[in-house]
Amino acid sequence: MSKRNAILAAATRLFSRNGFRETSMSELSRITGAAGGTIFHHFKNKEDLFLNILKTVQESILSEVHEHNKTAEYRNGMDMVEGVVTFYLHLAGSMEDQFLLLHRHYPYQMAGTNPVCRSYLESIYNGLLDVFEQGIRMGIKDKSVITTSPRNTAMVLFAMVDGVARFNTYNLYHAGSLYQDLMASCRKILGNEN
Amino acid sequence: MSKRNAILAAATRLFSRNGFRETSMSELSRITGAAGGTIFHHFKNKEDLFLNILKTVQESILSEVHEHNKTAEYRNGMDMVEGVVTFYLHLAGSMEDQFLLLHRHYPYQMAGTNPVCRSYLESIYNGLLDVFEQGIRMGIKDKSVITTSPRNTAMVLFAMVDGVARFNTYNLYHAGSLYQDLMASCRKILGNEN
DNA sequence: ACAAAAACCGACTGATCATTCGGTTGGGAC
DNA sequence: GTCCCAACCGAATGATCAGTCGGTTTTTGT
Repeated sequence: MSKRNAILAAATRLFSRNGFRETSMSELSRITGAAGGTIFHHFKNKEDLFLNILKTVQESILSEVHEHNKTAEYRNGMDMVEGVVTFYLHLAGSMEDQFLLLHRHYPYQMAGTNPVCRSYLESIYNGLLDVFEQGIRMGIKDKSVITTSPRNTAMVLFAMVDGVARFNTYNLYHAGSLYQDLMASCRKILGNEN
Repeated sequence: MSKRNAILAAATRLFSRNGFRETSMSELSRITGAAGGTIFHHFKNKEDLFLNILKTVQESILSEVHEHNKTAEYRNGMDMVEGVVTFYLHLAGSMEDQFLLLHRHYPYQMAGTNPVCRSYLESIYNGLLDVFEQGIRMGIKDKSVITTSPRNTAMVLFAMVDGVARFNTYNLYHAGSLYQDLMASCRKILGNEN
C-alpha cells in the first residue's frame, strides 16, 4: 500500500500544479521511486489514476465541509452562511492542491465524455451548494436572511466566493485583502441591514 | 497574410477548446491546410503563437468593452455598473473562445515565467476592473451607490460575475437562469435600496 | 521584365510519451 | 517448506510531438 499511496500523493501534486497532460508518468515514477510498471500495476492507465485522485478529492473536501458543519454553532442563518464562506476560503488555502485541481479545465473537459468524472464533480459542487443553501434557508426561517430563491442565491454567493479564491490561484490579486469586502458583500446580498 | 490569419484563427479555437498542450501543430497544420514549416515561418514556436493569440484576445476584449462604454448612456452610476455586468455576460457568450482561453489555467502558469504573457493578462483584468470601478465611483458621486472601497468592491463584483460565467463554461449550471439573481445581488452589494 | 524577399512546402529528426511484458521479490496460508 | 498472489521491477515499443531545413512558388518593388 505504501507505493500506491506515494503515487497518489505525488500525482495529486503534479496534476494540480502542472496539469494532466504536462505530467508525465516517467516524472511520476522518478519522484515516487516506483518503477513505471508499478504505476500501471495499481492503476489501469493515466486517466484511471486521475479518477482515483478526483475521488479522494471529492471525499476529502466533502468530509471536511460536513465535519465543520457539525462542530460549528451558529446564532442564526446569516451567521451560518458567513461561517461557511469563511470556512470555504480557509479550505481553499489548506487544501491548495485539491482546489487547484478543481480550478483547472481538464476535469470539466473529461466530464464531458466520462460519466464517472462528471458524477464526482457534480457531487462536489452540489455538496458545497447544499451547505450554502442550508444556511440561507435557516436564515429565511429566523428572519436573518431575505431572498425568494435560496438555491439561486446560493449559486451566486458560491460563484462570488470561488471567484475570489481563484484570484489567489492565478496570482493576479491577493484574496486576503478582499476578505472584509467579500463578507460585507455577502451580508448585503442576503439582505440583512446592519 | 491569409495563411497567417487562418493559423491564428484555428489556433485560437484549438487552444481554447482543447488546451495548449493537447493542441498539436500537426493538427493545426491539417485544419488550416498550411504545411508544418509554414506555421513556424510565421511564428517562432508554439509559445510565440500562443502569445500572439493572447495579444489579440487582449486587444479585442478591451476594444469591445471601451466601445460599449462610449456608446452606452447611463442614468447614474448604479445603472452603469448594471450595464457593464450585463455587457460582460453578453461578451462572454459572443466571444466564447477568447473567454474560454482566459478561463484556462495555462495562461496564468505561463505568466509566472513570461513577463509578456503576464502583462497581457494584467492589462485585460485591470481594464475590466477599471470599468467596474468607474461605474462605482460615478455611483458614489450621484448617490446611487454606497461603498467605502471602490476598487475592492469592483473586484468582488467582478469575481461574482466571472464566477457565474464560468459555471456556463464548465457546463455545470446554466448561467442564463441565474441572470435575475445575479443582477439583484449586484444591486444589493452596491447598497441601493429598491 | 527581373531580381530580391517573403510565403510556402513536406520530408525528416531526435526527444518524449503512455503503456506493455516477462520476470523477480516478499510475505501470508496451509 | 512450498504454494500463491500481489507488489514490484525496468527494458522495450510504437506513436506522437515540436521544431528544422533545403528547396519551390508567389509577391513585390523598380
